[in-house]
Amino acid sequence: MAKATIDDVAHLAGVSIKTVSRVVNHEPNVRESTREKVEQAIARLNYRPNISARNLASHRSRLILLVYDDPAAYETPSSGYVIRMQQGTLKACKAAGYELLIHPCNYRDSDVEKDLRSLIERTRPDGVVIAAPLSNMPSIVSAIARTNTPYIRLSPGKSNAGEYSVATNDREVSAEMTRYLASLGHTRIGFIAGHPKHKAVANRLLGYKDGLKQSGLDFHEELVFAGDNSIASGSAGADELLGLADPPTAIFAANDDMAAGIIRVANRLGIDVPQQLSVAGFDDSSLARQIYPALTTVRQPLAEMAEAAALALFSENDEQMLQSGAQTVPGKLQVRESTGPAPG
Amino acid sequence: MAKATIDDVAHLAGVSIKTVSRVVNHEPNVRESTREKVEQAIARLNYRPNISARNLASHRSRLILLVYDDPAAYETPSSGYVIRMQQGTLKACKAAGYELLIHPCNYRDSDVEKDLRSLIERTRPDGVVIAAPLSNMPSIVSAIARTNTPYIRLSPGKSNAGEYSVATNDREVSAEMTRYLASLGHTRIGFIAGHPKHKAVANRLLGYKDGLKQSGLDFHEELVFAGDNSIASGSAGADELLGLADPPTAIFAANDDMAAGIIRVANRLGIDVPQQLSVAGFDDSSLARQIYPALTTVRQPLAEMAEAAALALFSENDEQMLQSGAQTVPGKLQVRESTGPAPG
DNA sequence: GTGAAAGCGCTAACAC
DNA sequence: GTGTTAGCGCTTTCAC
Repeated sequence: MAKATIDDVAHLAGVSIKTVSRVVNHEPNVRESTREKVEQAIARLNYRPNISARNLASHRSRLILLVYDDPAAYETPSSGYVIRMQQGTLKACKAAGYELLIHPCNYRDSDVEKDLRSLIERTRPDGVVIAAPLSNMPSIVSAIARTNTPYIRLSPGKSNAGEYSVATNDREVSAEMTRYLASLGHTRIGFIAGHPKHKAVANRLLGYKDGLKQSGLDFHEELVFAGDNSIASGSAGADELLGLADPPTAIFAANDDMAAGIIRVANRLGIDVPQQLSVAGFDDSSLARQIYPALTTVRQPLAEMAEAAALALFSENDEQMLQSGAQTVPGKLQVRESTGPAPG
Repeated sequence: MAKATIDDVAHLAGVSIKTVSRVVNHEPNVRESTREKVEQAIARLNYRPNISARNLASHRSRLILLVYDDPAAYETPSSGYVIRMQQGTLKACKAAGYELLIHPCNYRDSDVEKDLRSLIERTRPDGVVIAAPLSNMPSIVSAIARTNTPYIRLSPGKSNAGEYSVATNDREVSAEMTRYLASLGHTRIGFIAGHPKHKAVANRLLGYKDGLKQSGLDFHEELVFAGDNSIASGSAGADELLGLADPPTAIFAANDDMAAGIIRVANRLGIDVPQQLSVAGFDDSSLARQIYPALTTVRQPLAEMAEAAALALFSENDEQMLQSGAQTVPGKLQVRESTGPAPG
């Protein structure tokens, strides 16, 4: 049998199509008995509204677009990051009757902006969720803004007035991690900073400094290594920091991948973690629980952040919460096996 | 300015909308000069066809649905698996002008089938790509089949006649890995089998047996441990196998997660990998390069498989390749640090 | 080669 | 509360 249409339902229920439309869209002004008749007809015919027809008539696509930096494009292992964002966005979309379109893209490509613009013009999503680090890149954000599609930035690093964004408290929770390490007796705490384009990660360095100060510890330039979020840069940082005359007894990396790089080096050098060296990361990527020893890290509530972002997009469509501005979902310390009391 | 429609373009170019439609859809029977006029008008107006209108009129959605088991639902770390499938499917979709809808679902939920059916009825995708292990589950596959939407199964374990599927040569390449371990001098090679519901993984056990035979080695029941694809089961298997009176000097796990579990145990027990124990996995998940030592494994060409699947779906729409049946994309050995010559 | 007309299955605006 | 009408922006069919 061919798919039932709204007319079929209207006939069977003995009402007009407008009434069927009201029932389907949960609009008011329908008598309870009428509603029931219509619902029975819908069930009997297994009627499902045709999305294309609905979208055409209502000038909406009921599509949300999630754009993120493609982890597969250059062998970054942070696929858990993407999965968790997708999961959060999907949850909100599902609840609101939207579908999710995903779009991994490589910000190093010269034509990302054009690509993004073309995608949005073709698919006409009702909203766009922009993940970090794309959300930190002015040319990308403004390319999306120019399409006049509502958008929201995840972990934008620094939020602009009049723009909606969702972030975690990178700085505060990084300070907390640093204080935690200090509380274990560590006085020389190293830090491996993240990619400079990823602003939220830069906030973690500020938090590290805050934490040192709050613990009464001095900041030492030589204990900070400039990484780029990759495992390899974590290893390089560990090599440098551990080669110091007075090496740190704890190293805090601005993400889990770099922390994994530190642990690889420690394994290779025969340095026991956490006996001789404490290591902490940030993100609570799936990696954190997989490596040995399991990583002490910060759980970044990515799924929750993405969900909040999508929800904000929907309410923006409803013309409320228009100026809600920046929203924060706090991260939490996850203490595992890779940190312990300072040696000696 | 409001979005340009096909009428605007037709006016500007001085032709009928049907001609514009022909140009946009690359149909024949348009004079070259006319085509150029139309294309100029399209460019000037920055015209983009309205997808909803097009889909409504043509009875297609230009949507492909990718369904997979949700890695976030129960803390499985195999997000790289999902990302790579998404990537391959997206590539094929993009090339063909389709969009991709993703749908993670938990096969343990009692209402997956209903959920899936409802999703397909609502979104009306032109095709569905079903990932493993969902592709091995009769109730799920038949729920999708009943919607009369063309579908294709990835790594179905065993392919059905008249059904399209894409798999890798699990059995052959597992035999190859086993022969490789034997060639290093290992005579007692353990195997940690995967989840019984995941049939493709079961084929790896068969390959292991093949490889032993081809290397002139006897099969020993006690060297096989029944895992379930999780890291924990890999650890459990390692504990059991290494506790044997005559323990194996090499262990081949049916996936990378379980291999990681073996390495965790080895680390804990102070057993040097690969000096004292060789470990091999399967999948080449991102995990494989992250752990120390880096894992020798089999690169499963997931992105390529998913791409082939989506492409097959498109050609199926074009009513060709209808009975092409099962397709195979071969896996490749990735020798890294976790395997070496047998000790002694 | 090109065009006119008739929908596709809904929602929006307004009438009753 | 409920129904009528007029599109939304395309593709399809068929005529020329």
